[in-house]
Amino acid sequence: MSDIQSVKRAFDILKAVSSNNRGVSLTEIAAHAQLPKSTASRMLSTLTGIGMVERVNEREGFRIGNELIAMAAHVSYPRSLIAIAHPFLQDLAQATGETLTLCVPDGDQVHYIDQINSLHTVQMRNWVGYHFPMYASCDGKLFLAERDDVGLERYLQQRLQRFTATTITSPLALRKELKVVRKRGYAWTNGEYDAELVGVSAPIRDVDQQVVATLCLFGPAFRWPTESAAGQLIEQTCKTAARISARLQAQGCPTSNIDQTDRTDRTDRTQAQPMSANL
Amino acid sequence: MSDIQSVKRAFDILKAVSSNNRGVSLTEIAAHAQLPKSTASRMLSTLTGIGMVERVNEREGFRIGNELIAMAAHVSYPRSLIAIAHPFLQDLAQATGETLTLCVPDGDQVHYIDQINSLHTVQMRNWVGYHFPMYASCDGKLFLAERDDVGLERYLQQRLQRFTATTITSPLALRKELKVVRKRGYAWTNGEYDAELVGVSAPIRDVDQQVVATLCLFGPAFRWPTESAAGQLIEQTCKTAARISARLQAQGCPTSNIDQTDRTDRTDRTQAQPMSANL
DNA sequence: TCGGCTCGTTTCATGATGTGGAACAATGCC
DNA sequence: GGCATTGTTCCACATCATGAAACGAGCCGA
Repeated sequence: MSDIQSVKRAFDILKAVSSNNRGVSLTEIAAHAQLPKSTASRMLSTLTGIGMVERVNEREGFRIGNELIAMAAHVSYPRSLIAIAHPFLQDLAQATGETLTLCVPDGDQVHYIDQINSLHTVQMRNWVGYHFPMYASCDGKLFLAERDDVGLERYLQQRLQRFTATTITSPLALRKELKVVRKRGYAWTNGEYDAELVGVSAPIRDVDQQVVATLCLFGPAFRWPTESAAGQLIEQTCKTAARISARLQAQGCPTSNIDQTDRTDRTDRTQAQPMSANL
Repeated sequence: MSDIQSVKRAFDILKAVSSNNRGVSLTEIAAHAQLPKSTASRMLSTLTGIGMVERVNEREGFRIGNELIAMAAHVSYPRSLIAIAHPFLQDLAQATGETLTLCVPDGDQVHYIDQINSLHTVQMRNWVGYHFPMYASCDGKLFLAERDDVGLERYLQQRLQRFTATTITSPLALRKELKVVRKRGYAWTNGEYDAELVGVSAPIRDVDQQVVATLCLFGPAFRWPTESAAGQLIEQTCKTAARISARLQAQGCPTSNIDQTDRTDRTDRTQAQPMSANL
């Protein structure tokens, strides 16, 4: 019930430190956490001692330490994706009042991994944890739209089962639809899986511009606008997906080779140096 | 100087929690952190309150929370790579007593991002932060060996400058050497950049099997064995690189679609479900 | 070279705050 | 049904965290 003050404060400090990974000064941290410098100093010294925080360079400030990174690195994908994306979903849910889902591809299916419900009386079911075929959802269409000809051909070997009147069941029509999706950069669904469901989804891309997840904003057909009248919702969804992408890319992923943090004085070290052993 | 007890303890708890992301019970955590259950419970309740820890499912244990993930996610690559790989470098340095470096590609150069010095009197210079041409180092040869024909041809447009007697300066010889590297799965250097330097490097691969970094074990020529006599060192280096790869892959990267943590009961949810709105 | 400035660390008296044994619920299991 | 185990809450006690103030160390401009 009653929380431990010093522990809470330690994480306030840690949050202040993580706000900038170039190094934050004690004074800034203390101000940010609203603590006296002496307390902040003691906290930082403790955190540094256990490797949760480290000094950038003698007198240059503090940043997140290796131990903390290592601890968080034990958490596997896609939990880390959810953790990063969730606050953005919340913002959009707040702004639109509609239901939102986060979705990753899983083989030839889509897999819902996060959801925020609308505040409306009529709510959408919980999708988290469930799998669905790609061709009948806006999320799935985004993933399919990224496939090359070979991959798509292989996918189209299967029979496209009909769920509702609007389900796309012909390979030709699906190819045409994917062309539209590619051109627009988002996907719309008009009750292709469930007649009552209308929504839009936008792609989330990693450093390599691969679509690693999709963000979907949707609601009941009886209340939702048509695609042509939903400009506002579509734009907001795309914008939020772009923000999440940016956030993911800022973190970087192993395929990225860009180093923006550790050495800023790269140029004058770029070429060969004399090989004298120092020390 | 004097550390804050409760803060230190909080991180002991956190470490115990992070040891397993499926959920750890209070009793286990308390035992692991060597604390009375009451104290551990209070700690966990505090940590849960601020989102650093979360309950998996009512009575199923605790795991790392979103706030912690988000905090660590602010740290950008390659710092996260260093944090993960460093303990492995330490182990190998301990076992061999030789110098170790961690290296990432940066355009057509290699970039050293971490190093552990040997315990010998004659030490190697510090490479961290410096860039070097790829064709003259074992690390670089590993990256080049992964390039396709087009990429390699483009690389070979440049003149290969001679540094020592053993530097490979002919494109033909380099192609041949890369073939050997591909075949063996590791790269050896015999003073191609500096005559005094001999070593071996092994590839670190991400989920997509891309070589994202290399691990290099090296030392002074006057003391090091020849390649044919260095089987032990080569094997240890390759093994350590493989361990780091596994660690990276366990964490996963955005291009991975595998979900091993959140839903174990995937099979029975795999196909479509009735669309009744629950709640 | 000096004095004033800012930045981080250390000291120390004070009592607020964290502590852990024990009692208490709440499940699960024989 | 009773015993074992799990997590939460209580509460008296003193340990431990606290923050104002003093201290030391650079830095800069005069």
